[in-house]
Amino acid sequence: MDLSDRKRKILQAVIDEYIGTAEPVGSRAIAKNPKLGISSATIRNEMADLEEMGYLIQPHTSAGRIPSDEGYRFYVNSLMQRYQMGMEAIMELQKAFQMRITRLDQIIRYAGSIASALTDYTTVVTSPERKLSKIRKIDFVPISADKTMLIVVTDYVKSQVMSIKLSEAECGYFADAMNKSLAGRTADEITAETMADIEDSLRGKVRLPESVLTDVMRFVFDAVTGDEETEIYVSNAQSILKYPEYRDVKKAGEMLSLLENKDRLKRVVLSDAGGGVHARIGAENEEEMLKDCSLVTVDYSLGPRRGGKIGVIGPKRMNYAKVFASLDIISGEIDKILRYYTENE
Amino acid sequence: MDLSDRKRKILQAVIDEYIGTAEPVGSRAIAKNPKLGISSATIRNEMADLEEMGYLIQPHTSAGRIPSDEGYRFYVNSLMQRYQMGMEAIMELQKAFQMRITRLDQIIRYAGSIASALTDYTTVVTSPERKLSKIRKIDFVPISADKTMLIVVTDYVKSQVMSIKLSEAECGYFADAMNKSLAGRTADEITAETMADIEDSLRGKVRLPESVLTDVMRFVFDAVTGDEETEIYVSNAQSILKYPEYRDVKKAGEMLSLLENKDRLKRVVLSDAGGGVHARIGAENEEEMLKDCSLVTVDYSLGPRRGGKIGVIGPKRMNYAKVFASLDIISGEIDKILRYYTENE
DNA sequence: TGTTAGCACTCGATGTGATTGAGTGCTAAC
DNA sequence: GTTAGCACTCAATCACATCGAGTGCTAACA
Repeated sequence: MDLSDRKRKILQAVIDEYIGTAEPVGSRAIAKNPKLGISSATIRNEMADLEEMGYLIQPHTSAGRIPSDEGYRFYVNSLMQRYQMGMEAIMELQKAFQMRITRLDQIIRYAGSIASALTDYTTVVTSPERKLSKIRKIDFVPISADKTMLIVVTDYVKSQVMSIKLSEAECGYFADAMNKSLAGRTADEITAETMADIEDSLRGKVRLPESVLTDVMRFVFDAVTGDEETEIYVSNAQSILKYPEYRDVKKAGEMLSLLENKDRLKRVVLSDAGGGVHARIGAENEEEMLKDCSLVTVDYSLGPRRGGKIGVIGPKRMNYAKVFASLDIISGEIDKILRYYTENE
Repeated sequence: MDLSDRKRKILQAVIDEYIGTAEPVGSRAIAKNPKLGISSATIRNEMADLEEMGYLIQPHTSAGRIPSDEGYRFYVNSLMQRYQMGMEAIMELQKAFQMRITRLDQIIRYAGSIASALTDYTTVVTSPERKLSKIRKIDFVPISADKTMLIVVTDYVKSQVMSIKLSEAECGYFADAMNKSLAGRTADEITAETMADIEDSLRGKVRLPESVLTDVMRFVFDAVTGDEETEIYVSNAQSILKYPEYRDVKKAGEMLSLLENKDRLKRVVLSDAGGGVHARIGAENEEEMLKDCSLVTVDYSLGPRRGGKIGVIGPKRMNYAKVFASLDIISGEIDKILRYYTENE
């Protein structure tokens, strides 16, 4: 599995070139690189070796070579040069993140759009998983004679209009009762007993139809278990049309279809293990549609808790170095911002 | 401007045919239609007339004709057959809308996805304009030692975490003071006096840094003036790739770009006057990108108030009859559902 | 022994010219 | 006023030749 230094250099040169041009790379193109000082004939021999070893592929006999999935993998693991992001670019990025946006979903969407602007590939971001949040407060607000809005505050705010007849005073009682039993609790700590407690507190104060408390509790429970789906946002989907690998319109359409199907997309993106920046190259992706794409993901965290993911989807010949660097710095910036959300808990 | 009955029939036949095939329509194809009982030569003469009148266009001398924008316009205004939606389709649609979703944004997104499924064109929906809502309730929830969540309930719920040090008791006082002065008010009714009132109520109870009340008020004001942008959601964007008019990948990319640029898209969609279902054909659109598309929109209402729009974007040769019928029925269903949101106000 | 120049060969891409056929406008007959 | 017939147009298609980038292999070279 070990490659001679020269083979490594050649493989790297081939991939670098191919990333730029999307055209099969011939021996002459490599020979022009003065750093190698080697003739095209020699390179041909080496390339034949590299092909035999599985790192390169020849689309047809009289064409140059393109990297195989294994070639890219080797490149990403061992060959890739660290991408040096310009200092001004970094400054600008940091400045961009200093905007005063405070809504969580806006922050992560913004991060996604920055990632796509930086890399010019399609970007997906997922909202944080909402497990394990703690009920902070519950409230009822009368909307009309027979409608009441239920508000549950966890790390987020969830609300729903329900068909319950409650006066303002009753709303107050109801909310007090709920808060007394529920505030500060997590989903695990809500039991049948809790519910009985609430019923007790309400007795004589608020008269409710049978099912209402159940409905309310279900909503509260959903809110706190994060039953609500994690969202996923896509930026710069149209970029796939820019790359020659999607000149086949049918393929492009299927890809867009995947990007619009949030569930499928979530399955793809979230299936990835955590850790730092991480690439899935070509067939390493489960999803059929991504077999000739690469997906680079990174986790961001929400303070001490696990956050969501940022992912970049592009052709296999993407600029890995740049994407890795971009995601790294962006996730860092998000972490910084999101620390506020959970600080001092 | 008046067309003979025969010309009308021919124009209709040409457009109907072209909608189906996207290929220039020749005289022979029309002559085959037994309803006309007319030879291709006669049709050629009539078509030449229709071209002179501006309703048809000949891409090149030896090709058939395609409709001009004016042709489509005439078709939509006067020729188009009413599309009869099957009874089962209607039933199914109504059933689909009986799902128990209650979050406003989910409802309208769902409506958008139904419209796109029904028509197989790209659909955009905008959330209702948020003007004129009334403050129902304001609340403060302590998040950590120096962070507090501010919640404003109008027809929606808006929240923001702010850097304010407040104990639980102080939160209560603060909220009471705000509610006393603000609950039930609209943006117009918030004045400098209101603010002074609140400061009065707080005096001695809650000590706040200078700027905090201003920040809080700004957030409340934004919430109630609907300063927050109206959202716009896109479904089935990939459908544009299915139509031969977008076989040019570059064009398709630009179109997708438009669909991703929410601001530009909003400008396009919202610029349309209200009323029932309404089409903008080709050059009738301001937006350069839509000059060879049609945009069909309809308003939905939020009870007595103005709601948002649903729009279908497709090729000029779209199935207008079906799109009109679909949007009509969908906006009706949304109206029904959304009536709950404002009923009995 | 490793490297390189040279050469025959391969094969997709590109260009060219002929052919096809759908469709037209016009004319003359009905 | 309608229609059959005909000459004409022109994009699309196809076969065919050409081109050229790139290869593998061989033989000469350091």
